[in-house]
Amino acid sequence: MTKELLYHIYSHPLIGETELEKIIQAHQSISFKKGTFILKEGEISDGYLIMENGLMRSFAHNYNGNDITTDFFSNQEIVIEVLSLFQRMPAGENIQALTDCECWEIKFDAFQELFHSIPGFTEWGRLWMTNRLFHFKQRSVEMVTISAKDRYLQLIKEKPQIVLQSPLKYIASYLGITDTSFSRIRKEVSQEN
Amino acid sequence: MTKELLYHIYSHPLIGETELEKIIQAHQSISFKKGTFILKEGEISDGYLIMENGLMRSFAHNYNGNDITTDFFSNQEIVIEVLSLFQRMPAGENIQALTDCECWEIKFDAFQELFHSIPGFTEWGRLWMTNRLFHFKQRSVEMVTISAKDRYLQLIKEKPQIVLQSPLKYIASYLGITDTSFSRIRKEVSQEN
DNA sequence: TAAAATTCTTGCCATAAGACAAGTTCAACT
DNA sequence: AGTTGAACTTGTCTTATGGCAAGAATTTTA
Repeated sequence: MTKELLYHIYSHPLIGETELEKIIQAHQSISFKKGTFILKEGEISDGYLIMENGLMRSFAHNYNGNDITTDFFSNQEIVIEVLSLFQRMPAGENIQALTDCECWEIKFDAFQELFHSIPGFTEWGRLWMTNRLFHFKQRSVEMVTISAKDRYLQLIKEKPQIVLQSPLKYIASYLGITDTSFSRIRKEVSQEN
Repeated sequence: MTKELLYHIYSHPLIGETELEKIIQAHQSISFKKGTFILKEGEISDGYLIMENGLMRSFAHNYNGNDITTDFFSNQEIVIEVLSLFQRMPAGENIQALTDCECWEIKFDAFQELFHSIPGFTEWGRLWMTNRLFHFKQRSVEMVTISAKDRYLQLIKEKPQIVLQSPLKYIASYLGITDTSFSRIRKEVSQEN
């Protein structure tokens, strides 16, 4: 496994070549077996991952103890629990590998040092945060303005890997519906084609 | 109007006294009449506000043109369209004053200079982003796991100013329901007390 | 202060999604 | 390979919320 993906992830107009090398060298290859927990509720996150290959999900528990998938992480995405990592507080969520995964890992201390010493990396970080913020803001609107069926169709279009690799019940809770309703929606969709 | 609020907003263990002064001096007092648009869809945001007194809302348009309130900004909160400000792109949302408002404004260029020259301010910014990210992530989950009525009760508890100062239809769309349903929920809630 | 416009409420009926329970299929583990 | 348990589907009924339209209340404007 080469570090090619990392060059892609961290490419940014304000990050020069030497700096980019420095950032990339702070990453180590690491892999996880299907089912492994990368982070458990209550632990303090100590770094983040970049997914080379595989699928993970994050999930929390709602007031009656049901587990709710809050996000999926697939190829080329950053696997992170922002609040726990940056505020050094116990995680409110779990992160779990849904398939065998190959990743690149960077530890908090190394990240922190680079973040504060490379201005372009600070910008890169803020850019990433900005995009995530937008994503979740949009999601919070769409969860009520779009029907569950349309959210499912949108997921199929935007992240087909998830629909192919994840157990359905996790997708259901990610879409904000029960697995029963999801099963009916899937039936309906399949009959339309 | 003194700058006391600003000392509170920007207080952070890694921001020293001199630096704090520098940050605060970059802010100017500004006020808006009820109804004013602070930002319109398509414009590029050029700074952000800190609300001393008043209420604003941000809103977008969904696929059939209805306006959807995505957020409220009340006292001591930061009024900002993150994506437009930091990515220098046309805003996807509008921001509008719902009451007369007194604010502090800081322009993008001044912010940017401080953000990159004061490490504690960089941390402060990341901290703020982290909190916002958490807020929207949580909101996206709650929009489907909690009933509209409970979301309303939660809003009353957490941000009573909004319920007191905003037209009901804006609250309805913020809660993700029609004004018709909201009216019924309000009736129900009032009859319980 | 009257008229107009907007906001809010209410009634009636439609629909999406949930709750619960019984099957069925699939995967994991001796 | 057979057993156990988990994941998924289906049926029936209930419930929360939406759509539309009419009316009441409030705010804005002339």
